[in-house]
Amino acid sequence: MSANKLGTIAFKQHDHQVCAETTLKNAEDYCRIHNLKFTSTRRKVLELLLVAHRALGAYSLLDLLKEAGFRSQPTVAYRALDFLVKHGFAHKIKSLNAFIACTHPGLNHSPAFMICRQCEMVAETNPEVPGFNVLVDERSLGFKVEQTVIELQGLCHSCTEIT
Amino acid sequence: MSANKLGTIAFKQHDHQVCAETTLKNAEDYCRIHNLKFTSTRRKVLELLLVAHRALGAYSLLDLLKEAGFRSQPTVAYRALDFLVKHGFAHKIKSLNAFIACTHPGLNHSPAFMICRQCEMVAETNPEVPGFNVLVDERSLGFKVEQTVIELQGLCHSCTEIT
DNA sequence: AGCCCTTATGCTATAGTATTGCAATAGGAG
DNA sequence: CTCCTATTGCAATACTATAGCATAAGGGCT
Repeated sequence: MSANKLGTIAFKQHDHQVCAETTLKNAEDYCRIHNLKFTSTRRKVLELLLVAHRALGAYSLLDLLKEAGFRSQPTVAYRALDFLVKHGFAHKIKSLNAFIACTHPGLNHSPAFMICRQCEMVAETNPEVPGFNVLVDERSLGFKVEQTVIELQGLCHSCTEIT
Repeated sequence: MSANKLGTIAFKQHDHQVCAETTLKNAEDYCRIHNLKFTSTRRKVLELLLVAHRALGAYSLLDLLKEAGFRSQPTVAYRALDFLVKHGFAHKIKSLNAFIACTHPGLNHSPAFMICRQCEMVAETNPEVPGFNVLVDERSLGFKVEQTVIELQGLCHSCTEIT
């Protein structure tokens, strides 16, 4: 349970089960406050993403849903994922065509992801993590940025040590 | 043919045909020097991307190939695209599942793309374009970056003016 | 309660994107 | 001219995602 000396907060070891429960509770609260329906499918999908603690393809998710007794048509997963992504509980990783639970939901953010090619871990940077910064000057760029997709591929700290 | 006052180099108006021919010539030279086979399919795919001057899906490309008398199985397009991407003549835009000719091939670069949601223009930033910078400190991030996917979505200068 | 409206779900089909495997072929190196 | 490697031909299939329409569930209103 101790943190890696040089690891980011996102790569720290921790109890996924506790982490999942807390995040689910927060999501519930958020939905109650904002009048969103946190239905059982949506809850289950978020739970599966949280417990998996890595990026899952829609169809892997679908298999897990099936095992858990839910229907297994693609729309089931995609609709739930749309909801979760739209409201910031999850993100889509375009490089992987996969989805991951948001590690700090509720905050406004344009996330960046670090994707380890070896262990497949995906970590979301957050504003408190130093070492990463994107500077955009829209005026000199001549482009008004509305959304960003930033995905860094490489090796996480643990996998770098092993190699 | 004049540049927008605030536009990036990539959004400048220019003659696509000339631009395409020059780039094709350069690609030919590059392949000759590096002992790569710039076969007719590969050449045609690059040409199509250059002339289109925007991101094309693999299957759109396939239609164009067909029109040009090439076979139209997916593998034809994907193999050529793999080659072009591998050697830096084209890039894949993950946000769009589409491919675009590289606007400054040959240079080592981790490109970033600006994607206009209105006119669908895709511009590749290059080191000479000010206003965009990604700062990564691998040590404090605890992550060794090997590749980056950076795609900015929004409105290009022209489309901003119209709105 | 009963009604209306909006959102979510069930269900089927289909669209869109990409890869695998193996046989045949071509072009350069020796 | 033979060997080797990279490319192509071809067929099948895997993987990812959406469309369209009918039904149902839940919240607000009278």
